[in-house]
Amino acid sequence: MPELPEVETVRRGLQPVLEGATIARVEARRPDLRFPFPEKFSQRLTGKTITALGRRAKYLTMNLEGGPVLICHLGMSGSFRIETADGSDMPGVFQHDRSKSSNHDHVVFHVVSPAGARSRVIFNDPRRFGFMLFADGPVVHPMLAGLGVEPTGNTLDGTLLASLMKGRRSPLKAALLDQRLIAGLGNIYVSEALWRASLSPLREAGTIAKPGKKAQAQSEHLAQAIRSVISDAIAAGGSSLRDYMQTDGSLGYFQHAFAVYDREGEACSKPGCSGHIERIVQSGRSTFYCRTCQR
DNA sequence: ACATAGACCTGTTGGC
DNA sequence: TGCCAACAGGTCTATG
Repeated sequence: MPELPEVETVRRGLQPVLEGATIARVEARRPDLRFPFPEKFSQRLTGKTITALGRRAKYLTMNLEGGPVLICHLGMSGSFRIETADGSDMPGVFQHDRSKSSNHDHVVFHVVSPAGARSRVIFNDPRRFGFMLFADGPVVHPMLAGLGVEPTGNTLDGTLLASLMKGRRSPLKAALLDQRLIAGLGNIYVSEALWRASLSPLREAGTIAKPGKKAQAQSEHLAQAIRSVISDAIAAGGSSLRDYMQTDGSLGYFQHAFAVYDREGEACSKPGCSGHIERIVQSGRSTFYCRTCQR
């Protein structure tokens, strides 16, 4: 489920429960997810206080007092949910129907707030493409070392985007999915951003970085489209397609704002455009776009 | 450098 | 209704 907006939504949901809390116990209910759990996984977490819950691209980072940083990736189907230890209601905390998914609860963090309130933070991941790793001290974990610029804030402007795309022969879509260039975009938001910028996913990436005003306007438009689609999606609590996503069990609602993703055959909603949305496959993954207005 | 395909997993969906 | 193929928000690896 998670691209950057979904991971950020998860982070915001977990933050009030985790930041400042102490980990009383951790259960890893199987030896691995995508990778084996690190050596002494639960021992290294037990007794630690969580000083900060952060995010880099699609990775969650949990800073532990005097200890390592826990890095979590949600893969395709990972999610977190919060439960109170005694199962009773807690204001704002949704009790999930566990009948369907509890067999994929792979990690349980038992935490205690500074005020003494006990909660469980449960990681569920049917497909097990997610993973958890430690990064020690100030050393950036190799997994995060090569990541590109965040598409949040105002860092990614037309000039920077053009420099990233310059000379690239690959399709624009592939370049935008490359986490070494821009970190956090995934299959949904790339399609959405390209539609907003009226640019074809098939176009050679380097063409928006050619000399001249036309390419300059295109790279500016695309940078703006990427920033706006990401910030709109975060504001909507992300997109919920097949799973619950937010930690309290509620759904994100950005999927209702999709212009192209999973809208094959529908009329293009761009004012004045008479085209329709097509689905094509690029490097094995679906791309949705309107060939009439995206050039 | 880059493109593509396959791999990792399970669950859901759509067509017959 | 039932079965099976196709597909799903990611990313690492191998191969050309």
